Order: sequence, then C-alpha cells, then structure tokens
Amino acid sequence: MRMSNLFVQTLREFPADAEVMSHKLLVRAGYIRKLANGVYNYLPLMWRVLKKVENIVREEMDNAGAQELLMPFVQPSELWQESGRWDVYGKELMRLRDRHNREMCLGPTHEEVITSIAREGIRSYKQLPVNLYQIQSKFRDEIRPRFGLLRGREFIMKDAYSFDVDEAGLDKSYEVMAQAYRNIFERCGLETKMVQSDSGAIGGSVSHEFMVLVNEEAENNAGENDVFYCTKCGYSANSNHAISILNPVETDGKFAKAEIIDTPNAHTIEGLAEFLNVPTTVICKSMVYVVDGKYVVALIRGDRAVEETKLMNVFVGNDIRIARNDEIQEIMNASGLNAVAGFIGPKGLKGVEIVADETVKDLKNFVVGCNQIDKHLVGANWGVDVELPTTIADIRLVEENDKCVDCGAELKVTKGIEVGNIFKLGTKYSKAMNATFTDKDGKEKPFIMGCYGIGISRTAAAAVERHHDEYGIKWPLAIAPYTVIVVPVSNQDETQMSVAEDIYKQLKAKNIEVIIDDRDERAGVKLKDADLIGIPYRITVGKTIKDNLVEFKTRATNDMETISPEEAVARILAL
RNA sequence: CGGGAUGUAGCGCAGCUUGGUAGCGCACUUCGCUUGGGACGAAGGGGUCGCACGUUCGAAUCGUGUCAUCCCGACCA
Repeated sequence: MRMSNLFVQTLREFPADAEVMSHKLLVRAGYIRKLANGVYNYLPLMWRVLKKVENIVREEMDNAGAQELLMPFVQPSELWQESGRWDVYGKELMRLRDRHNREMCLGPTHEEVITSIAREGIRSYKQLPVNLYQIQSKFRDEIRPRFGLLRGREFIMKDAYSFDVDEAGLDKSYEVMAQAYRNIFERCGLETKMVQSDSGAIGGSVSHEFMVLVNEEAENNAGENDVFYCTKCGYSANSNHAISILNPVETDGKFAKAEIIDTPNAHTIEGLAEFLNVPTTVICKSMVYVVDGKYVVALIRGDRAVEETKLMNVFVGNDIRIARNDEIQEIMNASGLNAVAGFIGPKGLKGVEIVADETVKDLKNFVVGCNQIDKHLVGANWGVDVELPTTIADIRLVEENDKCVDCGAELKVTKGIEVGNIFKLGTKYSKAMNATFTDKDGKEKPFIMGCYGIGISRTAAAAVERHHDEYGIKWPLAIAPYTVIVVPVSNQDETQMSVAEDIYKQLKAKNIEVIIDDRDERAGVKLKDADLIGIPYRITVGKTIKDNLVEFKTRATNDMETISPEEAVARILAL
C-alpha cells in the first residue's frame, strides 16, 4: 500500500471527547471515527486489525472443532417471548417494529436464535456434540457507552454455542473453549487471566471471564472490572463473584446491656463508630435495596460493603439498586415506623425481605439501627433483642488482604478489561424453548448448552491499552494492520526513493503487508505518523544510503539499528 | 434515570461577563522555498455559532425550552 493512497487522516491533537488511551489513539491515528454515541466507523486501518483478530479467532475456533455460521442481526420478538427474556432483558435490548407492526429487536446476543436452529436441526444424540459460532456486529443500547471501542453500543463479537447430551459433555466442551481462548489471546499478543465470574441468576452454573489486566499503568482507567487474585495459588475471580476468608476482628461490642441510646446525626457507620467509640466491626449495617421492584434489606458488618450482584442472586433477580429515600419512607409508613437511611434496622420492618450476610451472625452486644431517627440499639444480641434473619448468605464484597479460600494466602485486586467469557448455560434455553433431542435410551432430553463470547473490537482496543507509548500505538505483530512501513526521508533524493521503492517491491512480492510512505512530506511528519499508527517495523531510507545503510526500527521496543537494505528485507522475511 | 460539564469550520480552541461586519492554530487548495522527528513565506476556500421560540432596531453573546456529546454511579463482550 502506498501511503499517498491509504485512506487515513491522522490528527495533530487528541480528540477532546476521548478519555482512555485506546480511544484517543485510535481516533487520532485515523483508525476509527464516531458516527453516533457508542457507534463507530471502522476505517480501513481498523478494519484490517479487526479482520486479523477475527481470523485468529476463526482459526482457533475451527481447530477446536467449532463451525462458523451467520445468524440474522434482526430477530423476531417471538423467540424472546419463548425464552422469557423479552420482558426481562430491559432497555439494553434495542426494540423496533416493522411495517406490519411486528416487534423485532437488534441482536444483543443469539441464544434464542441458535436454540431455534438446534431445535430444528438436531434430532438425535448421534448429532452431538456440536459447537456453532458466528462473528457479527451486536447491538446493546448500553446505559452509558464510553471509552470508544471498549464499550460501544454496536460492537463486533464472536459468539459460540455448544450443545451436548449431558453435563460431562458440557464440561468437555467448556474446557476445549477455555483452551481455545487462551490460544486466541496469546496469539493476539494479550496476556489474560481467566477468572471466575458471576453467572447471573442461573443456579449452579459456572462461568469464567478472560481479563486483560491493566492496573500496572497508573494513568489507565480503562479496566472496568475489579479482579481479585491470590498471591500464592491460582485463584482469581471477578469482584462480583469473589469469595474470601476474613481476617479476625473484634466482633463483641462489650455493651453491658441492650438499650436504645441517642446517636444524633450518626447516619454513617464511621460517624456512629466515632460517636460510640467502638470499632466499625461491632456494628450491624442495614442497607435497603430494590431487587426487581421488591424491597430488600441487607445486613452486613459495619466495616464491609455489600456486593450487589451477590445480593441480587439470592433472589434470582435481574435488577438491583439502592432504594431511594422516598422508597425507604414507604417502607417506614407500611411498618408504622419512622426512620431515614442511617438509622434503619431489621426489627419491625414489614413488607421487606431481610438478608443477613455471614459477617453479622457472630456479632455480640452489637450496635444496630432501631428505626428511630437519631437513635441506635446497642448491646444487641441475636435471638434476644433482634431476630436473626432466616436468610443468611454471602453478600459481601471481597477486599484486598482478605484471605484466599483455597490456600489462605492474601488476595490482591487489580483492574481488568473483560475481553471474553465462557459460560455453562445448562438447559436454561433448551428447556424454555423446548429444544430437545432423542437420547440413546429413546427419551427426549433438552440440550445441555454452553455459550462463549469474545469481544473482537474490544480485544483490539484492549491491545492498544496494553501496547502504546507517548508517541502512539505499538501493535502486536499478529494483529497489526501492516507489518512494516518503508520511509524514504526525502522524496527529492532519487537514491533514497529508488532504494525505498526497491525494498517495498521486494517485500510486496513476498506477500508481506507493507506500506511505503511516498508522500511528499517532510521527514518529521512521516516518522511521527509511522509511530502514531504503530506499524511494528519501520525501515527508514535516509542519507546513510550512500553507505548502503538504512535504519531498522522495532516499534515494540523503539530499538533502532543501522543495517543494510538487504538485511532489513531479510529480517522482515524471517518474521 | 440521578449528579456534573460542554456544544462556534474536518480537529483543537478563543470570542459570550458589558448584544453591533465570526476569529485563532492545525488540516485543506495554489505558488515559492524546504526535506532525519509534526518547517517557513505569500495568496486562498470552508462556519444556518447544536436546534426552536422569545427579548431587542440588532443575538454566537441575554431568557426559556429542546436535542446532542463528555465525565461520575446502576449494564456487559
């Protein structure tokens, strides 16, 4: 490709509306252009990168025995009614109507469609197992798209779905996918961690996420997930799923007797602890949530935080949020009480579900809200002053320095970008949509399913997050838009031009993906652009050509060597 | 949806307080000059100042409304 023909516009400055480096660099280097909020044009350079990622994914998926197909981007609502998700998926599902007023949606994921395909096409256990995948644009009307390609509303995704006769088969399919994923990300030049994650409201399911860890770079805030990992054994998990062993703390409040005392303005745990001169660990905190429209009060030890996903899963819910003040008022009115956030307690509440975290059950002589403004109950004990809720669960957010449940070592936290996930679905969709096959024993059974996603466009953006410097992108070779760029320093110098052309033609003849920067620009412009765009190798033909020497630059390390044109060509061919 | 901010040329911004011919840098076009890290000179082209309504002789500037975008929280590949 000749740079003079390449459709690319690099910008002198970073775009004002970009926050993270991958977004800034991809726009500035002319890879992407925003069309609407969370919707991007993939310009020629970007499209080359995406195709590279796609092809790596394809090869590894095919090697793993999966078969590629392509499902429609627009889906009928009927399938979603069958699975039950039409009513629960929420506003992320982009719904629309056709001219006959039929309800449709833009595909955010394809479990329903693939299940309908399996239902029609798979009759016998002899056809199993099978794994089908596609690479396609998805649309999710995200609440808050941001970070460029890292969280778009439209994005490119590889989604695969496995069908097995039994759980053992699913376990096998799952492990095959896990290995394929390790291969894929490694080939893309991305170090990933496979972490345990929340599997939503489906009981007994297993899922893992592949995280690109980004905490090492202080400037970087692109990682949207907290990943807890053990410093000793291999345990690692998303914060929404992580569990831990607590360090011992004081849990006896040492209050001689149970009494309600004045605690003016002590509506925070810290304020209360300070006022009473007790550690936060002897306070029982009461948090009011709304789960799928129902009121839930969560009790947790004062020093710890509620992990909302865990709490939601106690109720097999789809949606959770902190209750608003007016909703708390409603609870109080219904219970004949009068309190505001900060003074809430479990006693006397009506019309709410109460869940206690495991951290509260061992509290003694503790402090707890008593549903009276500016008052708390101190010296409380379960079963004496307050009933211990019947629902006790782990709804606690793990914190750094908690102990690993597997080996007891310390847990650490880091930020991660989720680039892929694998998920044991079981029979959720096959049962709901009556997708069955005839097993060996002649009985009709629902498929045992798994699903496996990779964010193609997010993976490319994550690669930029991990591989860049102050001058621009440093693409891993496997997903770079081009392998090498040949830069004649001065177009006026005939020797430089002819040597550069010669190198270019030699490489091109060997099917190397090569660019020659034949633009009549000053050297500075060409060199800056080459760094910004991030081509892995650069061969610069300058004045030293009179001694038969060119400069060979490796973008990953910014190492520069002076070698002969022949050797430069040989090095590229040897890659 | 809640909290904060911003909309002026392709990109980055000034002008707005105190209403009066719409500006700067980059990019773009032409010519000259220059060619190892985003040169220089000259001459150009390009904007319904997000949109609507209002106030006014007159609105980028003041008011109301609306839309869009960005940041912080609930979504997920």
